[in-house]
Amino acid sequence: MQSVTRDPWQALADPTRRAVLARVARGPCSVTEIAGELPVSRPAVSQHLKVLLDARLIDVRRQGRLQVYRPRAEGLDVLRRELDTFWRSALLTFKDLAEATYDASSPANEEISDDQ
Amino acid sequence: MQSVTRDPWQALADPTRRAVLARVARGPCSVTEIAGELPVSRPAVSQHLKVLLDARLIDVRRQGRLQVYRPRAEGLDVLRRELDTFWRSALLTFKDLAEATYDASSPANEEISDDQ
DNA sequence: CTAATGCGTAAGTGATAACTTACGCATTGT
DNA sequence: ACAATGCGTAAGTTATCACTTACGCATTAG
Repeated sequence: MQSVTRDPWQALADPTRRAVLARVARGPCSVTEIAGELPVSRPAVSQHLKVLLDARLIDVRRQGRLQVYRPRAEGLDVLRRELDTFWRSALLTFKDLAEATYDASSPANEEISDDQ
Repeated sequence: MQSVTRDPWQALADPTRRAVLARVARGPCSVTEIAGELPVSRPAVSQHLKVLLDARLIDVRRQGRLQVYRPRAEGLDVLRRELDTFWRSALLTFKDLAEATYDASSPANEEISDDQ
């Protein structure tokens, strides 16, 4: 069982895996317990947990015959910060765009088709 | 050119696509411009932009002959909030664990004493 | 008009992902 | 010891992904 460092973003890409993480985040639990609450097999959950482990998003400790998984706040915080970087730089761009409405050098159409 | 609603988490899973988003977040730009800064072809960037569009993480407006892409703060904020939910519930679990065990121990391979 | 620019998309390909069943190992109870 | 429980992993299959090249459409310049 090698512990390859894995991209946490990729770990969160799969919906089932997010459900697994959500369950773990809600409270310590075992593999079988999670599998009982999800429409996938136990080995599938095991594989998802391995990915989450490699992404440093959860931890595991043996507790008697059970393997108990629990969330890892640090890992989640890394993602929070990264996302915040995106968000902040996006906000700056927004701000610049708002201020740059001065730019009247272009005759181009100002329509923008947007959703709802 | 259908605009399928797409999972923003999945959109962030690919490193190249995150680079594209980072570039867009840094400031409005065109497809060709992005492709010039990344080691992939222009069509590849186009496809990545489509995914980001479907995930509501960016917007696009025509400006003369160019298609100018810009970040979409709302989309990023959705992710921020979702991630915060994970984080908060993880913190709660952490807190409960700390109170329940009194053991300020750390990462993965820790031996635990059965308190029965 | 024609030519050039900028871009989206179709088509094809190799790699990876997510899932299943089957199996084997470790720990616990009798 | 043996049986049962809990779990990880190997093997195999199917679907999806990221990328490429080739093509076609729309807008603008001359």
